Amino acid sequence: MPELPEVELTARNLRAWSLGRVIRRAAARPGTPLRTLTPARLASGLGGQKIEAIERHGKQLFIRLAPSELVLSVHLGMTGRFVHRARGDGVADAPRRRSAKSERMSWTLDDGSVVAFIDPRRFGRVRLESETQARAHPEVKKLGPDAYQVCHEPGGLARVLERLKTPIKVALMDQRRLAGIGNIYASEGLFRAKIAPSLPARDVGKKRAAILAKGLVAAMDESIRLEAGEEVRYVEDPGGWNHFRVYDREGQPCPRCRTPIERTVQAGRSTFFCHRCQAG
DNA sequence: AACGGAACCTGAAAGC
DNA sequence: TGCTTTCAGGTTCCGT
Repeated sequence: MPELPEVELTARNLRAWSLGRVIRRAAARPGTPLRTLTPARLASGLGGQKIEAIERHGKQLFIRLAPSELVLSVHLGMTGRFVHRARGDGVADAPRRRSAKSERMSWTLDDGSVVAFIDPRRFGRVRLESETQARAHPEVKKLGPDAYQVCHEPGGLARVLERLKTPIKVALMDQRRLAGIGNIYASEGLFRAKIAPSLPARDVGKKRAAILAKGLVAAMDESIRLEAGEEVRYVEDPGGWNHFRVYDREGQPCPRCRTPIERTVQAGRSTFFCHRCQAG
């Protein structure tokens, strides 16, 4: 599922495909993930618009259009993804047929290529709104600072975590405090920093918070490097390859000490960790 | 404020 | 084999 690194790669791909290009036409299916945004409004709102900028905050994507100054706000949810089809892609194109059922919207660019949004489980969300509306939307307004930025500021993560008695794993995933970390990178960052997922966030302390910030950045950077490509792959994709150190590796040996990786549930989510390495 | 749990969805995987 | 159940997870919402 997409977390900060996957959304960042999506933003980079969208820029490479479409920055500065004009949308010739757009189409969509009614209902989720577009919800109240009707296909007609999407089509009229995107047609003729130039893609001015593509930004990311946490897991949220913003596609800025001109001259309308409208913003297409996109959250990938669990299974959302953008794909690109070059002009003249064959009709017999197999991947295209397979994804046809879950295609929720698409647009054709001025070079004839097509950008499509695929979302099988329909947990994604798409809105077309003004800049002001985009920023004021509860889903965006509630977001904390971007996790990647916070982890690069000295003392940044420590400030986010101080005074929180909630378990560190749960605190890291709270988008109101830190935007972008989800279930996978919370587990991976804690493993790299050798911190027990159940430790109250306020007990992490400044020194270990700095180590944790480094661990999170390292885990995210590694994914950005390994998962880069025209189609961003998620771990659970068919044929997808789990490059993570502990995520979804219950029972497998810890890459550091060979102790079997354990799985627990925190706030309704799977946590993977090494009991021996992450004792404190 | 903070937490737990259900709901939203569908497909893959496991169970029968 | 084929039908049914379970599970996964980002986020919101509801209730305690």
